[in-house]
Amino acid sequence: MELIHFRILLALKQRGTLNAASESLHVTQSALSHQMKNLEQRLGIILWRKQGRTLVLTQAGKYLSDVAESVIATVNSAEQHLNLLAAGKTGKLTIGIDCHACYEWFRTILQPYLQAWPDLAIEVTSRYRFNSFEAIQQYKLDAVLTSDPVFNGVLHYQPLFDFELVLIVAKEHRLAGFKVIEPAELQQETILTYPVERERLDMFRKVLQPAGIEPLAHITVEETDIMLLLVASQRGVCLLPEWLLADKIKNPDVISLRFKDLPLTKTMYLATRHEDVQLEYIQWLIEHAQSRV
Amino acid sequence: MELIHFRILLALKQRGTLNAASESLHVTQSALSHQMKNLEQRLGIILWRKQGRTLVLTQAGKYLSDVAESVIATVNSAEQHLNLLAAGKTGKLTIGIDCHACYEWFRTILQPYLQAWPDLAIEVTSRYRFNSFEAIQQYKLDAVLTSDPVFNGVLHYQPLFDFELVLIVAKEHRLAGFKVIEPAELQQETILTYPVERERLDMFRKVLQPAGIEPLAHITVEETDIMLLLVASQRGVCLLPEWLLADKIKNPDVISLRFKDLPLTKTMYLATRHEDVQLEYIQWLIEHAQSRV
DNA sequence: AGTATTAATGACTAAAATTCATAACCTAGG
DNA sequence: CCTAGGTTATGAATTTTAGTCATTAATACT
Repeated sequence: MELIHFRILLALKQRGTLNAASESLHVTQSALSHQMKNLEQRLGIILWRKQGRTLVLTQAGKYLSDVAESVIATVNSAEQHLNLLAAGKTGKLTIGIDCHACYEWFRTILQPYLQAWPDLAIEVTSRYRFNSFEAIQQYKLDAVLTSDPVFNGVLHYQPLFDFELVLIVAKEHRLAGFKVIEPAELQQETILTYPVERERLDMFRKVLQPAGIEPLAHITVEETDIMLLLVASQRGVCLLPEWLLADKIKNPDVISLRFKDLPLTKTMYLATRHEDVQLEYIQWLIEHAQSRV
Repeated sequence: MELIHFRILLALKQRGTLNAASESLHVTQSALSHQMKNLEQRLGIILWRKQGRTLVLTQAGKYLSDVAESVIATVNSAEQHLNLLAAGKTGKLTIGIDCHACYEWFRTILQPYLQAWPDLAIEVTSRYRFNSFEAIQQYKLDAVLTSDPVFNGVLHYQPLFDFELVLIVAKEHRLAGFKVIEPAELQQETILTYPVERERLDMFRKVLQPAGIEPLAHITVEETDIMLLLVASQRGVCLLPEWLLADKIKNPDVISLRFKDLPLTKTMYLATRHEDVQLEYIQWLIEHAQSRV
């Protein structure tokens, strides 16, 4: 059984005669007759009978017509959907979030994004955090928000915006008065970070380790809100993007500091497959990310 | 888009590699590759990508695979159903009832019939009562219970059983004592019949009109139970199959009479298309009808 | 009765799918 | 590091399939 048979049965149902059906399908009536005859022989069952000069569907024919209607509808809708996919009008965007801070930023843009692309199925996941590179190639992810790019040509990294990492301390903290500080000051501090290996934490990678400093203690915290709360109550200090603090004005009990001669400037990237860069809903993300910060 | 593409995507999903899929489909791997390439070009969208030595479905490919799964499942189940239909193991039997009495008889056999053929969709209708002949030819009906056959070779008429029409009167009726009666006696009676034209009523066609008699009154009644009730309370007399009375022993207040020299013997037929006579569920009906009466 | 319309059929042709042979590439294992 | 074995892609040749054309047969309609 092939789609052509379903198409014929459907056209016959809609148009009444095989002649009319052949017109719909842009072939001769003869072709339809041959095709169905062939199917009947293979199935060993009669689908219609010539009654006078019109066709009457048998029970089996009626049944198959009904199946045809649903199958062809499914196929047509799939074809339509593929056209939209090809045109980038719709799709599914599974976006991976590589770091906690990225997630914080993405939250600020998610609402307008959902509104702008009502037909786009958006899925956000941190599942592939440490192998998002492979996940994109295997189409398990479509995009990744990251500030630690791996430029090797396999993926497209689109810079979204630059930001600075700042040290967050409580207002009453002993360092709060300083304009700039030295990494060495952190030796007596408890460091708060997200629960990630040290090699992936800028606090260790770029601040403490280069200065050869081991802090007093290292405590991991899942949630940014809680981290800020702990900082405010003098339980430790942490390194966060400055814009994150701007958003969290509900926390007036902390301030930010910069390190002397240590520019902690990073760039947020959106990583995608090269083929997807031009998709409209990817471009939207890029443009709005750039204009927003 | 054709079923072959769905079949390929499904086989690929199930077997993992195109080589394995080609084995499932009993063609070469080359054929699958060509087919899908062709589809991709026509759709203008890529469905998979070669990653290392294995294939990775793109978003569109994943989507189409899912569609494939459901479409192929539908088609397979349709094919299976058609096989059962061809073998007469299942089907839909729309049975037309030509006369009220036929309906009464059919009710007695319906219950065991439903039990014997749990997968057969049985529909009973009186919609085509006066053109069941055409309805069968147009596959709107599959069988008709009738005691007024039209033997012209177009339909197959299977005799089920013979029965006699008897006059039903109240026990206290003035005719109740008679062994046999003359049609002329009915001149003073009210005649009860189903609401059908006189030409189709045996009471008029075979009893009254041949004797040239017009009864006192003619009242039509829809329901057999009510008709018997009216007879019992002396509101009239009626002509019914004798077996119908046997079933209605709840009505002990009526008795049956026969006409002198007027054998009102009829035969109940099951009319079908010639091609359907051998269907198992039709044969069941025939056999059980014959053994039952 | 004659004409127009319907579907079926058989021979022929055009188109499409499949195979074969091979290239290009990748992975795993000595 | 290179080879053996496995993957998909590709181009040309071949086979298969589908479609057309011309015609028949049956049947409505006028």
